[in-house]
Amino acid sequence: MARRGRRPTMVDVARRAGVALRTVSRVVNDDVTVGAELVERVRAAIADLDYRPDERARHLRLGVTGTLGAAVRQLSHVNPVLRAVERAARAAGLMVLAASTEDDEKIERHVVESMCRRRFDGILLEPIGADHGYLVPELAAGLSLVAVDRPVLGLEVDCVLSDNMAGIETAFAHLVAHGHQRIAYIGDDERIYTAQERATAFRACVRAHGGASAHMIHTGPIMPERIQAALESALSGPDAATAIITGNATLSVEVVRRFRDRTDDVAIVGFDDSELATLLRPDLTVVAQDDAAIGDTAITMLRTRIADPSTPVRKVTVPVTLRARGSGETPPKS
Amino acid sequence: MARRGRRPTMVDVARRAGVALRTVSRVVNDDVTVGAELVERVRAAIADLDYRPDERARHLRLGVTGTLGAAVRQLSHVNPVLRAVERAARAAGLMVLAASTEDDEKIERHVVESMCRRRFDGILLEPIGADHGYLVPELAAGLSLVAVDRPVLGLEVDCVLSDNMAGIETAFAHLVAHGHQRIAYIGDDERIYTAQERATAFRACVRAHGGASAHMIHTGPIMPERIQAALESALSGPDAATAIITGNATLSVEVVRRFRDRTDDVAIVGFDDSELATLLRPDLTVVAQDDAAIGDTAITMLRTRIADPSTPVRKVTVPVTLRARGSGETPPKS
DNA sequence: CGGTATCGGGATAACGTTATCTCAATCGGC
DNA sequence: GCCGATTGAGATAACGTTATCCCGATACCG
Repeated sequence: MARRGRRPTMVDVARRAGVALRTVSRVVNDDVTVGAELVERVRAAIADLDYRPDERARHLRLGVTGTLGAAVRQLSHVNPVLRAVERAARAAGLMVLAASTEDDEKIERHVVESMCRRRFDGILLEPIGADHGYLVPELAAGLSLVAVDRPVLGLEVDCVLSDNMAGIETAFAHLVAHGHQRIAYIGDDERIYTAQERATAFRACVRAHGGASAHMIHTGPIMPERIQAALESALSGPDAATAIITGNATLSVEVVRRFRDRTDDVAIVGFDDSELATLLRPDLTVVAQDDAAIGDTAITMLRTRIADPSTPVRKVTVPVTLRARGSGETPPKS
Repeated sequence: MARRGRRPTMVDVARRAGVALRTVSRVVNDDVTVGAELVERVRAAIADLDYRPDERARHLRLGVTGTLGAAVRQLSHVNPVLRAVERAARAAGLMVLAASTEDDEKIERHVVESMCRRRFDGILLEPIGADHGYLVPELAAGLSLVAVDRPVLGLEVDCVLSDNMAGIETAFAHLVAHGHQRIAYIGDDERIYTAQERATAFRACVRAHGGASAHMIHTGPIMPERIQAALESALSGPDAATAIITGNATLSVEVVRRFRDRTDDVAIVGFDDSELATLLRPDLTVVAQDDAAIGDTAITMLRTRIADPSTPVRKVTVPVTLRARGSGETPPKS
């Protein structure tokens, strides 16, 4: 059929069907102004040659690519939002192509710029780092971009975030309702936006609750020794914590790992749901993000912006849910 | 600078720099035959206008896109191979764009065909289902494709697989070496290639070992009730199993979940390593795939085929490693 | 000083589509 | 039976690049 090395083009199809190039285009695009007999001839030629339209040329001519880019922190990690994103995009007839930024500013920039040069219709970005200046000219040139999970600091860009503050407040209130007075927080590096927001919310809770203890809040990069030390600090002394809130799924794992062999009756509420939550004893109570809503919202916002770039910038906060499973309902031991 | 709505093109840059279109192209592509002064003028114009080359046009003209597609089962799941793939591709100056097939034959086909129409230089595919006939014309037209994790059944296509058989043999021998005589296997749906291969390997081990018990091997779609029943069957009666091999990471989770509250001293070896493995007590002994090697190999094979499509088809098997962590070293209880 | 390498850079033609314009043929109406 | 409207389909010009060709100017050599 097709000879190896070069794919057939519309010209080849037209020649074979004995029609004009333009007619092939019309058939391919289901233009109704082509006679039934010609349509048949062209279809046959397409099948004979295994013709496949070249989207590069289509997109160049059309101006749009029907493609959205997703620049996420790590493709190899679990990312439930991405599933919702792909679903919603497919329903809209758009293709999502994803790439990792590897939590590296250089790579993020490279990925986003590559997508821009490929003229993707829009980009979903989980922004990292502080300096997103490279985005300015792209946005000025008409790039449609929606930030997910974190905002693009310093730039007026659409974003969809989880309600981190409410999540921490909910967790805190839940523990208080179960009788806890001394609650500790183990969080991630506060240079990360979400970590910073959650830690801040926790501090506000402590203040509002009247309590205050320096050894009750520990944030910083995730390292086993640091977490070990933080737990030691929080759980020792006369005013030891009776409950712990962890700042994200990775920290939940690390903290739970430390508790594996202990029998302390410490209550735990984790931020972010995960597969691990129902593996533990008792099951882990978590504050869960609404992945589906985040993904759907992100795609909706992106499509809106693509359709009308003059749409006012929106910052949407998606509610979180507390899922009580046992670990957060343990009463204080003392 | 750039006026909103239309991105500047080479023509705009050329006009601004007062040079010919071709000269801008030369500067962009670092052609040495351009005088230093002109290079400067062109560079300035590019900066002024925030010019970004349109890769659609470049790719169309060049014939290649410098892009590899990765069609994986689920982007939202953990997929360590993908990280190695992205790394290796980046090192080679190629961009990897990934999309989910959602374990759905229809979607797989749609994704692969979309990548073909976009004229990606090559595709990495985790094939699902049985019928990959749609690939035949694409391959004939020169598509470079490498199957990962599973082969494309019925088609002569490059593939890189884990050594499933050796993995099961290693796990089995490990348990035998620790004194186990009655070993059970809980596996996934045998319509899945890897599940079928692992189950077959297990059956061979049982035969070679002289043992044989129908209630020792249970495969089928992953459903909690089925797994519960399988465990009941394997662990009851006078010839109850003293050790279990699980067929993949998901099954390890499900099985371990059942054991959470029991105190049976059953040894467990899981197929696939995961974050969960070191959360348990004792830590889970696993047969781990070499994700980095799989990813690197896949990219190397794909690049080789792209460079020379007449390269003979290769099927590479990557060794697996047993990671003894405790759960697989438990002696038989009786 | 004339002829020929050498070099820098411009005109023009692809790459494979789609959109605009044009035109021939058919049809209906008075 | 003639004219305007309608329909089907071809010629041609973009889209934004890169590659081929070519030409003018300088440099070098005999």
